[in-house]
Amino acid sequence: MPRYKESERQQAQSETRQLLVQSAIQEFARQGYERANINHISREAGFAKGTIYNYFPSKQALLLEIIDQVAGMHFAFIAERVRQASDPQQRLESFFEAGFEFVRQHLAPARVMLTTLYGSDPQFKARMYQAYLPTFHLLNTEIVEPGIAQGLFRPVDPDATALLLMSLYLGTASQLNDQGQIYMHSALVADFALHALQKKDENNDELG
Amino acid sequence: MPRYKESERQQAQSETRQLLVQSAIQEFARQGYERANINHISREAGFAKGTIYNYFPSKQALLLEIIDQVAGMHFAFIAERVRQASDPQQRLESFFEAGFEFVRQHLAPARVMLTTLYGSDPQFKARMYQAYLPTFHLLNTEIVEPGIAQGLFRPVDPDATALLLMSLYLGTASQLNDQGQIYMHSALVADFALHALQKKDENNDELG
Amino acid sequence: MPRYKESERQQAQSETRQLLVQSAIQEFARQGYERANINHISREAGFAKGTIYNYFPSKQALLLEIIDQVAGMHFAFIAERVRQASDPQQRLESFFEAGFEFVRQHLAPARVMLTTLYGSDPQFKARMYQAYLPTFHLLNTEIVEPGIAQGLFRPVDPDATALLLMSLYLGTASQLNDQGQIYMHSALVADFALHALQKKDENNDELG
Amino acid sequence: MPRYKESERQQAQSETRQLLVQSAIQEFARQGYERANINHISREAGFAKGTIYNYFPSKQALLLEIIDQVAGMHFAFIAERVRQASDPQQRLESFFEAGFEFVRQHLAPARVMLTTLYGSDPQFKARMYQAYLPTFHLLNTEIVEPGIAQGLFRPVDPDATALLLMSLYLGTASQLNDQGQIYMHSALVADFALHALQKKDENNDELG
DNA sequence: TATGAATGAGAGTTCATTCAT
DNA sequence: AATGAATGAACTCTCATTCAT
Repeated sequence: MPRYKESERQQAQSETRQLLVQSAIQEFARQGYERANINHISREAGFAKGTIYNYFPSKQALLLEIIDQVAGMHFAFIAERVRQASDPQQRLESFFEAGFEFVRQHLAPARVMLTTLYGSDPQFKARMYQAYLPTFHLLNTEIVEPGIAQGLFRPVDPDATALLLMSLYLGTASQLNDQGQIYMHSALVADFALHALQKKDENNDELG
Repeated sequence: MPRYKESERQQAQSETRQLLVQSAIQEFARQGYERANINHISREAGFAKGTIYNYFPSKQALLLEIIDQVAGMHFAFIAERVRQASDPQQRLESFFEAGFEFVRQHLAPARVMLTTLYGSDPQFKARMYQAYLPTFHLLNTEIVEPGIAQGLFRPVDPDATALLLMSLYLGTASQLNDQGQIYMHSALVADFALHALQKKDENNDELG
Repeated sequence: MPRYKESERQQAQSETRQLLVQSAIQEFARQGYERANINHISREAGFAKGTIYNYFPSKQALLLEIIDQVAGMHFAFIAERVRQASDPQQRLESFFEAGFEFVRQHLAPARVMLTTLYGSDPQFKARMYQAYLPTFHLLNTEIVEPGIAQGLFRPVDPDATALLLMSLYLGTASQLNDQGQIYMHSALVADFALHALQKKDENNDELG
Repeated sequence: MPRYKESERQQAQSETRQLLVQSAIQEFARQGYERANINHISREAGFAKGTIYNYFPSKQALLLEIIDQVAGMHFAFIAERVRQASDPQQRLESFFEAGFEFVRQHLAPARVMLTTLYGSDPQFKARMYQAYLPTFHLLNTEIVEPGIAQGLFRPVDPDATALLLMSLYLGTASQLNDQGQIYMHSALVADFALHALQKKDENNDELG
């Protein structure tokens, strides 16, 4: 039987929670999960050290929540851009463009995702795979398969290719220079991928 | 990497050192650097806790040594295979084939390298980049540039392409299934890369 | 223990108080004082965390209140039954019977009392001794002394014997089986105590 | 392959271990298990706080070890004295005498045992029961049963009686005065128990 | 009166590292 | 060179208590 409007409560709850999540993302990005100090996270967010445990039962749970949140944002960001194009080739370009743009705009969250994905904790990796299934599915069913169906892409295995494109994206987007900026340009990577998938001229096939 | 003549005493020391390094690789691969227990490492190698400090001044130094050793092996393994071919296209295929083979044969060392490369410690990452410069250089000067010069590859930026190929290799080779085996097949990735780089609109006499 | 007239407001307060006390008894019985969580207590009673501090200044004060309340009930329960008999021997039997019955009917409160009594906090133990003085006094002046005076019991030291009977009661009543039920039967303990105190070498006209 | 004599090593090991156990007994006796500070224990024993974890994996394990050690000593102390007598009646007297003597000589360990036995942690209680089985067995098979067999004791249930005597012993021995000394005299308790068990004069039985 | 977010002292535990032997 | 007991900083997590609303 709360005295104050439930909405205000939840609003405040949610704000604190998000402050903590943001703080945690910064810390995880800077230090990695193991070295991240959960007390610092709470303090950096402007709270006492114990406060974070009012919102997350453990450091582990905190990272799991971050994985879900960031993967959700990541997918939404990419899917929105990809779906603006109808042509599979343009969609592939948009995929890399939006993907790189996301990393550029959200360096810390992206770093957390990448170190987690390539890290050594099986639990976190499993959650990552699960959280990125929609993105994987997008690549597969909205880019690669239509491209093949429309005769624009070589008849590759869609599943394997989607995974390969995902690996290419993550592998290249995770190369940062000394200033922590992405090293490669999305256009280059997209160009690489397009050439890899495009059919040759009809009258000049590979074994012709 | 050069080895100078060693007295038997140094030889023996070297053997202990290698036992410790091997043990550390297993532990780092299983637990990741932060969670790895340096006392376990020494014990698993058959020595007491303190012994490891007779060989390595710190846990950090141990990983740095591993990075150098494994990168050296990794490069030697790949370079030897790549140089058996003279054709840039076959060399590219050999690059992926040998690369995947190395990971398959040396899963633990490979895992250590990958988690370190994508990890969050700048010191270790810097050492990784340095240690993989020869491999990068191999790709650049012995595969991509000759391929372009011979008119087999599109006129891409060799540096950027070498980095991209490296990212593609590492990104795909680090996808492991539940049994810890590589998910993708090197032929598929090599095929992808070859199509990405090949000229399209001229007579393709690859198999001519 | 007297209750003065209370306004309805006080009545309501008293009800909340009792809900909290009941909840606390359950928690203390289950977890012990130290592990008991005062926030859980308040929540289990149907209130928010902070509410309990409107009624009790501290966790400590809460236990002290419980000691007083339960000891009062405990004494009342036993005294009422004991005094129904006039014969010291029957009174002794009633003492054990009622005592065991109380524990059986109020397992949680009884457990709190026993763990507190045998626990290590001097403050709580002192309060326990004080709270059980009436019971001790009952044993002494209404059972043991009359029994001796009437020549039914051996001429033992009443004080020491009262303490001994009390210890016997508490010691046996606190033996619980796996289902948390009392292990021993009151009749057996009462029988033991009766034989211990009865005169042996005279005509025993208990049932005569 | 230790360099120094194994015996010296184990000797030192064992000494440190016992110092820690002694320190822990003092702390547990004073504060109770929950409030006991494991870092204090190590420091009070003259070591750094981490040292205790070289010997005991957890606070829990430390108490379990103490239970076993003290119960063993307790049993040995009592059994040795009890077995010096052959007469069941004298054995019963010796049981209480030795029992009280043990508590008097080892107040801290005894307090730990009693608070654990009457405490609220099921794991510790289970270990206590197990650790005191030999003592219980001694009472049962070397005092009560022979006493009944020899016609000295009433034909009581030996199991229940052994448990009752144990409860009587522990219940009375745990009553300490303000100076932390045992309140009751063993002779009084032994006398009580003897009268409780002794057969009446043959020609004057209870219902005669 | 009731609420529950916030606090921060404090605890158990881990483990890289040191060093006397 | 090898040992392993000892160290103590550091970390995660708990929870009694406070207090503005």
